[in-house]
Amino acid sequence: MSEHATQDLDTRQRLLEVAGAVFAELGYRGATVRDICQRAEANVASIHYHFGDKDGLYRAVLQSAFEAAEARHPRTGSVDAGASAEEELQAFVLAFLRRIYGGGVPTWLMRIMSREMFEPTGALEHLVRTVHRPTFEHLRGIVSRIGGPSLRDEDALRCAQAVIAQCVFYKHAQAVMKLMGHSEPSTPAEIDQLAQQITRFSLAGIRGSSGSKELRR
Amino acid sequence: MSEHATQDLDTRQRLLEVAGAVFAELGYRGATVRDICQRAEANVASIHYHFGDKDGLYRAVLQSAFEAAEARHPRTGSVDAGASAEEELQAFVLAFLRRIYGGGVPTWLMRIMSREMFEPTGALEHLVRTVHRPTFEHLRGIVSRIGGPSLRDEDALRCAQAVIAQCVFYKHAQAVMKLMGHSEPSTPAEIDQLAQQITRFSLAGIRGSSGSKELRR
Amino acid sequence: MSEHATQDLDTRQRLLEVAGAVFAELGYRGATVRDICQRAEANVASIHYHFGDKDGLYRAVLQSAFEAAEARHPRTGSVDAGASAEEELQAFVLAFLRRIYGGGVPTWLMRIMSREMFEPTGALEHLVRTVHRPTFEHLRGIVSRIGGPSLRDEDALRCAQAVIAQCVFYKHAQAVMKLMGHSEPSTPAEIDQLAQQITRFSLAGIRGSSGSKELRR
Amino acid sequence: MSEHATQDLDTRQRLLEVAGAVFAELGYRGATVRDICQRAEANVASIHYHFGDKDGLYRAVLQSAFEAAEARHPRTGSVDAGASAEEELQAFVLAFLRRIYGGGVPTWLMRIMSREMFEPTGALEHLVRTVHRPTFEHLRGIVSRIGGPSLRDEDALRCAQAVIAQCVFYKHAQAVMKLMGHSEPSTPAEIDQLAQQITRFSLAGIRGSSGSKELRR
DNA sequence: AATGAATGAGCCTTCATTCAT
DNA sequence: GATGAATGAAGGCTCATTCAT
Repeated sequence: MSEHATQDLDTRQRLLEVAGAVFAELGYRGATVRDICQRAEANVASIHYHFGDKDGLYRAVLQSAFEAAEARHPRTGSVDAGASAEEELQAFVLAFLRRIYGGGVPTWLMRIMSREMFEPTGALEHLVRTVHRPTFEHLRGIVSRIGGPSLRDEDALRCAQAVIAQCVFYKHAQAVMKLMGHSEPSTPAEIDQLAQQITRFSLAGIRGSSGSKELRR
Repeated sequence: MSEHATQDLDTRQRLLEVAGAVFAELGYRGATVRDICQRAEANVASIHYHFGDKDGLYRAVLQSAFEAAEARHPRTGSVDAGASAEEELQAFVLAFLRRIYGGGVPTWLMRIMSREMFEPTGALEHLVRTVHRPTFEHLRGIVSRIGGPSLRDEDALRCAQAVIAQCVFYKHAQAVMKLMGHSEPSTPAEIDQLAQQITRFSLAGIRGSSGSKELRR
Repeated sequence: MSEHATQDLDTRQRLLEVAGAVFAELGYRGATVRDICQRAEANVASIHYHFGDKDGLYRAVLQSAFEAAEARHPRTGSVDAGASAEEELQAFVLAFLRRIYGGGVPTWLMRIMSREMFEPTGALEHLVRTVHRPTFEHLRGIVSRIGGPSLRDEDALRCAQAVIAQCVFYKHAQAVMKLMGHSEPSTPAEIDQLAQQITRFSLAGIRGSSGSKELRR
Repeated sequence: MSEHATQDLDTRQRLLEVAGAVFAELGYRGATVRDICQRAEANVASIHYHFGDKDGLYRAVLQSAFEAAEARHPRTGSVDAGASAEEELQAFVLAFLRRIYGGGVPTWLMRIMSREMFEPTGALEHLVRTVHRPTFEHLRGIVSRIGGPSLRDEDALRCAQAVIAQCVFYKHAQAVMKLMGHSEPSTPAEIDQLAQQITRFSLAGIRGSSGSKELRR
């Protein structure tokens, strides 16, 4: 790893980038090493040289992609030191939406992640540890502060999940939404508006989830 | 025509059931007709006899599965005639959760639907038209009634989406949740509890989404 | 074969006719029993009932077709009792050409015969015995009479073959001729003209083939 | 690039040769890639590697075979500069016969060409342009010179066709001839003799076709 | 470090044929 | 006498992978 020639790194890098796009477009199974190599103008055997096998390539694609995305984009919205919990939630939601709908993460990476979601190939575990869990714990803290002491931990957990659920919904249910005529937000204005709606809904939801439990069947 | 049923219909039916499980487990691409036929103890050619080709089998699986699920389970919760909108929401959420987490729809069908979500094969369109859209419109009506006249249509739409988002979240994000230690609800008690949490959160959220819009930038 | 019901003969007959067309169009290998049965609106198994197997059907098609063609068309031109050998040749060529180019034999039968020519399936043998050989012997007689005693038997044989060769050429070499821009004769006028050209050429050829053999290298 | 020839080119070449024989024996449809690969001691996939698919292999077989045959054998007989048209015809017929009956062109290539004749696969077109047409035009020139100015162009065309017809007859009608007891010429002596008979017959035929047209209806 | 050729397992599909009514 | 369902043997093709340079 120390002494590769210029061309080598180039090939490896090209392979990585092309493979990302192809995996996203066709899925792990649908993608063929031949196709990838051809588009990357590399030899068929080069994949096995650089990555061992198709699976190794896939893992490498995810790893490198996340490292890059990680480096470029803050995971959570940044707010002033003295901001209220409500303002923090607003900032969190906005930052989150911007990352997944606003191009903060390349489209093809989003697609691959969606696939990983229920066709985990092992790459997901690392992702959860380094990205998802910290993000989620951060949100849980915000929720707890909003809900106050009367919001039980269990309910705070659900509330945090509810916030995430709303944020990722348009990604997850993309195909259905499109068929129903509701396209996913893409312009900054749409994202801003959605962030406000989610924040407002969730703020009320969190407050409503704390306190007495008289709402029984 | 009366008594040859034992074998004649059996093969087709067995194929349908086995194929459902296999498609769910391996995906459309990953599933092989050989595997399906072997498990169903049928000949490889029988698939092409009964369904034309692999694609035809897939479509038939979805169609028949939905017809069966449809027949067995009401799409929306039923409530007394004079029920309040709040009670309707509660019933809707509970029925919805029961269908997707409580075995109302076979697990393998759920998996297939998840796959369809971002790897649409054309079968999704029919599904949306006959199942998803009516369900969603029903929910939207409930939300509007809860929010009252001061809830703009646009916000009602988002609120309804928020409810659905919370319900399906544990399905969509299944893999991540599992890795984070939060397993999806499965027992009736867990489902009931989740339904109450979602309902409570959403009720407050809907109410908070209507009225004056002072929370603006 | 004595007591078939109306429907039976109908099915059998329909099968025969449809099969003829299909075999001609697609060849023995290219034709499928399913296709034939479907076009004939008969069951897949009916072929095996009536003809044993695909091969049996093929043989039956040829047999019945030839019997029909045979019954309808004289094999050789008929001439007056006192006609000269030259007139007989003229009549022979004209009748021959009319049969193969003038629709005397159904087009599809001609195609099948062409195939049989170098992909013999066993049906050809019968054909040669009952059709080709008698025709050829008839022609040989005419040639011998034209050539007179100085035409050796061996040369008479070649001359007769030369006549046949000219007649069938446009059938055999059909594909090449079409590509070269020379289409096969089809109208009565074209056939008449061709008959005269062949007769004239052959008459001279036969006469030139008899007598002394001074033309050596 | 200099010395890996032993195996590299061998597989492709072996495939080409074996495929030629198999296509000739069984026809395009009848031949199977499995069979070809087995006989060539190559892998099934190698065909698709080298030729794309079965069709590509077929085209390659024809192309390479013709290039080889072309290189080895002159298309028309060569004669002395001052040779008469009659001598030219003699030379043409002899060369032609030698090519198709004397092994000038491999037997299997002849069979394939025969098949192409009425089961054209598109390869025929190229063949006609590069081989058949030039040969035919050459012959037509000879015929015209023999017939002199009184031989109309239209009749010259037919005469040339008559010559070709006689030459190819034993190929085209091979199956029938065999069944009638007349085997196709194979030894040099038989070919020589046939050439003389055809030349003699045709010479007389051509001369008889020119001049006054008293033999009309 | 990199390549073009070769491999073998496996995929979907098609076909003629037979079985049980 | 006739049918719809079932069978098993191929068939063409594709793929990830490895070999020999």
